[in-house]
Amino acid sequence: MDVVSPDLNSLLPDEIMDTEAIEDIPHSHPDSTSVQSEPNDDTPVPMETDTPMASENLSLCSNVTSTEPTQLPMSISTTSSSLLTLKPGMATSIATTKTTDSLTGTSISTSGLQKLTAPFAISAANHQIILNKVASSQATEAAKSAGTQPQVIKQEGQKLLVTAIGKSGQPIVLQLPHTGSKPGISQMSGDPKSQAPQFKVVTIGGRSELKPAMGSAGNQMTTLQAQQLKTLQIAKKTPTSSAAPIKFIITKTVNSKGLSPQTTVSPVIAGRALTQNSPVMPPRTITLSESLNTSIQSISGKKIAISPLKTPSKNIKQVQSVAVSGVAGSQFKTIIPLTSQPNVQQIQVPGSRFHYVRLVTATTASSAGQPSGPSTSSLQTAKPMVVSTGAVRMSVPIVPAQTIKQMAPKPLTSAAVVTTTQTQQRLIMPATPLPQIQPNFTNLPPGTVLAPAPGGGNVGYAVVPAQYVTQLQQTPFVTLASSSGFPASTAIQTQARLPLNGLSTAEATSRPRKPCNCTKSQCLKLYCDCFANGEFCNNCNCNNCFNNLEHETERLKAIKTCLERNPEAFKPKIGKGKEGESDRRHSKGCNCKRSGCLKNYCECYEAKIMCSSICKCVGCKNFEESPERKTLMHLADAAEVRVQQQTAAKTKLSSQISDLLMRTTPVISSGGGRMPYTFVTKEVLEATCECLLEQAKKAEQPQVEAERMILEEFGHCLMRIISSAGKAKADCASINC
DNA sequence: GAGTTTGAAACT
DNA sequence: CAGTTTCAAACTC
Repeated sequence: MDVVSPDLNSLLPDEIMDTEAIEDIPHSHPDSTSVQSEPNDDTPVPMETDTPMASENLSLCSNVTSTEPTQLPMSISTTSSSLLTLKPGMATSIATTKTTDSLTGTSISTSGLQKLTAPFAISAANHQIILNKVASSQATEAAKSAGTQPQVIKQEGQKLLVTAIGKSGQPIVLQLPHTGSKPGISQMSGDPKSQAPQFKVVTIGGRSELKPAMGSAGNQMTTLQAQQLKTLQIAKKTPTSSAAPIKFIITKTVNSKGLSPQTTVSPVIAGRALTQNSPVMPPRTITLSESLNTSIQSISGKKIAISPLKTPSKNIKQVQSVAVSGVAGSQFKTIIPLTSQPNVQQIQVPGSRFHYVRLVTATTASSAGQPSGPSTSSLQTAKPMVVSTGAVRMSVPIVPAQTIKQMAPKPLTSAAVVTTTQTQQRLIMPATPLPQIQPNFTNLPPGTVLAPAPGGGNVGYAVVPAQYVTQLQQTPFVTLASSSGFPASTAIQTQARLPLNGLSTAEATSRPRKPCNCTKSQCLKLYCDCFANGEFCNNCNCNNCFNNLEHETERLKAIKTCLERNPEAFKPKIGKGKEGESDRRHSKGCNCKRSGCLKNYCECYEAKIMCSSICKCVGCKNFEESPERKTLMHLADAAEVRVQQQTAAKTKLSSQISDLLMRTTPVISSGGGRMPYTFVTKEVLEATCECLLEQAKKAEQPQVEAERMILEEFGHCLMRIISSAGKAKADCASINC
């Protein structure tokens, strides 16, 4: 089965993908098939496999030059008949990518796909990526001997991460253009030539190979999400012949609102949509280009291992290349650029209570936190897709805060995440659940920083709940950027202007939750609704608030404390019943004593659910047969209906008046008529009121009926006024004639 | 808007 | 685990 790595997706900048700096492959390894092993702390890059979807011809054209200083874009063009440099025959059937976290030793296997028998190899020497290289045992062994895990993608210099998708026996080699840049050299340093790859989502392989196993229920992409995705598909048309050259087509579906509900969208892997098959949108050829300077990372040789299984405080190393994802995840996630927070990208996880964001830290300088000079401004302009060529990109599973027990927040300071001056931070959510990894990540609380980037590290990760994303969107000035030394410039700003999830900024910034008014808790206790819901306070009325990124350390500590006290402190209190919402009930039950559970003091009542057996309430009246409850509900329903009717009536009346004005406007323009309001004389007004009062007297009860009759009568009055106005105009016209 | 009531959360 | 205190939201006036 041919699978394109979601990492390839990482090369798709757009608003979703920032330029990622993949490790620069040392040129000392001429063997293109050898796995580049990091001499130090390598973390194997988890690979993701996906079932291919597109069936159209695709041609990947890569200009491979050795040390060409000029930019050598790697292009994938449908127009070109040139083939992507593929080396078939080297691999046997590979479908499932198995990755191993060097830190945790956890293996990640994608399901629903063929087993990946061999790790893909990335060769810096010739800039080739062998996706499903089976015969790469030698390289694998070499990598192991070097103390590294296979499938390691080094951070320096590499621009393309591709998961093996090759059909059985067909290795796929993506030949990367020679970067010519060296580690330690900042590609961000104002090199206008630096250019991030221009594609986002790449799928290689035939669509027919998509298996339901890949996407459980969670894999279904909503139309809205689909609209947000720009999918780049690499379709393998003829997978049958292993020896035959593989042709790829890369299609880019942009904002395909026309996607039909039947549109099959492959799960997003590692926060990226791998495939999106839209019958509506014709495939668009896009060119994948890679600048020579993109691969340079300021932190050479270091990698930040983003291992969900590891405690970030101790185990997270600085590893540039991390992309952990499983293909067969039941959830797919969409990375959505935040409109107002440049360095945070939203990742939507359908069905998840939380959204996820990734913090993008663009490397501005090669080494010592040099403030990005004007040179970085080049990134601001141009295409939002091109973010930062030198940015470190990592995929980190981010999960809703559950328990923080396994997290060691101590070393996680706000500075690690926020105040990194050297780089921009990205927080990436893997598209797939990663069963092997996610269980541990479920212990992460919202706001948890996964990678503190010790020693001025480049990358930090923060687990941020969805609400925070909203808050970030709302807040033009985000603490994340404010406290950080790095300029919130470059492509980040460009991203900030991008619409979120197909909605305008205003639409996306609607805040469902009320602002808190905490005064003593510093918003770091569960008293605070914001905190309890995993939100950062934003536009609240609280005093001495610590529930923000500026106090991330305190916040993390508070989260830890809460979770120690109650591991499920951040879980929804209202559990969903097995049989639907009717079975919703409070997880702990209420303890009301005086409210009868019929006021909003009661959490059950507030959630519009009835008390259950687990409640410890006294004098509970919030049960099915309770007459008090029925009365309350009836009153509440009646009030709601009334409000709705009133609203509708007002709308209708307003519409009528507007229509009236519109119709009478020609009279004004004609110059011979009277202004419309002049017809509403005192007499007319009094007559109208009398009519309305008469209707009110007639109606008596109920009030709703009275209102209706009054409004109808008012409408009649208006019609008579209009009629009279029209008649007067006609008379006037006849007189003039 | 100020004061009171209430119950969850936090504390002992 | 139970009792008490703290806290902020809900509620009343």
